[in-house]
Amino acid sequence: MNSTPETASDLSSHIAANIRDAIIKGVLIVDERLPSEAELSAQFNVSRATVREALKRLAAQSLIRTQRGATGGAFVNRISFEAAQAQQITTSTLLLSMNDVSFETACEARFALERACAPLSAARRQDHHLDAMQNALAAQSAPDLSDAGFCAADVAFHRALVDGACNPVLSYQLAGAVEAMQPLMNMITFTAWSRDAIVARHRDIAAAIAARDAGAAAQGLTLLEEETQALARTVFARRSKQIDAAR
Amino acid sequence: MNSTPETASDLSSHIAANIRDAIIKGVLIVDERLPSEAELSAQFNVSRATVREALKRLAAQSLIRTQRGATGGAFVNRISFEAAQAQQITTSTLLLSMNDVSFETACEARFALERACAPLSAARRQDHHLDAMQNALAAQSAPDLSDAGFCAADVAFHRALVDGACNPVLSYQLAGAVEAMQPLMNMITFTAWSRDAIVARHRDIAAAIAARDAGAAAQGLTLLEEETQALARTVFARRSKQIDAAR
DNA sequence: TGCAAAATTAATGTCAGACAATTAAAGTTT
DNA sequence: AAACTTTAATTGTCTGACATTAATTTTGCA
Repeated sequence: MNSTPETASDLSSHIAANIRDAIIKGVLIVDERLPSEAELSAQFNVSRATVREALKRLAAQSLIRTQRGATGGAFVNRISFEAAQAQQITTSTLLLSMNDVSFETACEARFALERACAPLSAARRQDHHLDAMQNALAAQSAPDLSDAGFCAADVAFHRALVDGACNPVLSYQLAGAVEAMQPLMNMITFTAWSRDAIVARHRDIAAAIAARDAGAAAQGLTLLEEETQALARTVFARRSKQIDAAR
Repeated sequence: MNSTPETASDLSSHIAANIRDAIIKGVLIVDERLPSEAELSAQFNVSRATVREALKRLAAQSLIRTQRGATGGAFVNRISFEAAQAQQITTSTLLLSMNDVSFETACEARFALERACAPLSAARRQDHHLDAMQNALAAQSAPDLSDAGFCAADVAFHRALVDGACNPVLSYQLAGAVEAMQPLMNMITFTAWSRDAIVARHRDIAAAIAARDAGAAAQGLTLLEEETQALARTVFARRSKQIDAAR
């Protein structure tokens, strides 16, 4: 039930945990104003500086917002999907880059999750989702596109696919998986040939979603995963061979 | 590329964003020590209190840890899967409870994601995953079990299923979806009959995973989803009828 | 010399008080 | 009634001090 262990002996951690629990348990409801910093410092019997450090911790998690002025103060924030997504992307990205997660593992997770969206997306996608996919496809086919640009368009394509499921919870959960892959994808140098192969798969997937064919969409994703994994293997193998040769 | 917009005019937000970007871009690497608070306050030309508020923001996101003493300071943290999961669960739970996400939407997302894990789990599960599932099943079958206890065992079962995929990225991503459902599930009063139905489905799923039968596992999850959705509909319908009657 | 105790030092954690900046509301003037 | 001014409440920032912690250095003594 506890959000975070937070066994730290800091006063500011303790106070932050205290307020956080009140928010989670619903003692403090959305848009409710917290006591002023002066009142909190009296309640917890600490200085205002300590209270402020606690409040900054909560603000960093988007749990509260603060406003200056006569009627200002700290208010319980309604966490938006957008803010939650942004946080999740930051955390996921760092998690992958700091923990030596293999390309293979991350890629597998991402495609497994995307396949879960495919049937829903095929059933519910709207025209603007198809448009977003086509735009991403067009961007990926542009000549003289940088690898980073190619990856960015790739992310846009897959996010449109996920959003097509019209389930905000799903979009939120997938955002981290899709976006966090980008830095790993950026490590790959895409040849013109491999780009064409990826775009061809994307075209198939987009067509399947447009045709509301869930099976074909899932199969397209499976093929794309296989090709992506194979591409990554060759790129990494060539790279390690070069390193060996340089010795 | 930006982690969070962070357009706030606070100095402490600005400084936190500055350091966060340095961590994300790899300018500051894991376990590297940041300059002391005094040095940072000189670099950014602000007071030590302001620097401290910025550091607390980063600490709240597990981006740094601090140590007291002569060789102490703030160090870039290696974000662990565990810490990231804990954060994600907090955020997901609040997101669902604060944004009137329907039971239906959350449930759909959760089962879609779990079905994505089923084939991998069937292929890779180890004995201890099966044991964990059996333990959860036994717990759910216990007489005189509270609804909360039933839900807790439910979460344990599904987490074991997900962990069976042996993909830490997948486990991390799913943790939020599975755990955040618990408060919503807790709103349901389970009859003895509905508990039996759920346990029966779980038994089927566990057997399918044990037999490495991916298709059966996925089908079991689909059936479980349908029954859960139907159960929720009847519970909520009865409840709103009672409210009408009370007028 | 060797080692334990004590002092030093450098860092974070906390406090107190002050002032600046901002904002809404109350009061005043035209 | 409208426009302006004042007031009050609150967060944002600064300064300086002291407490606490923990590694390092020095000292004292066997």
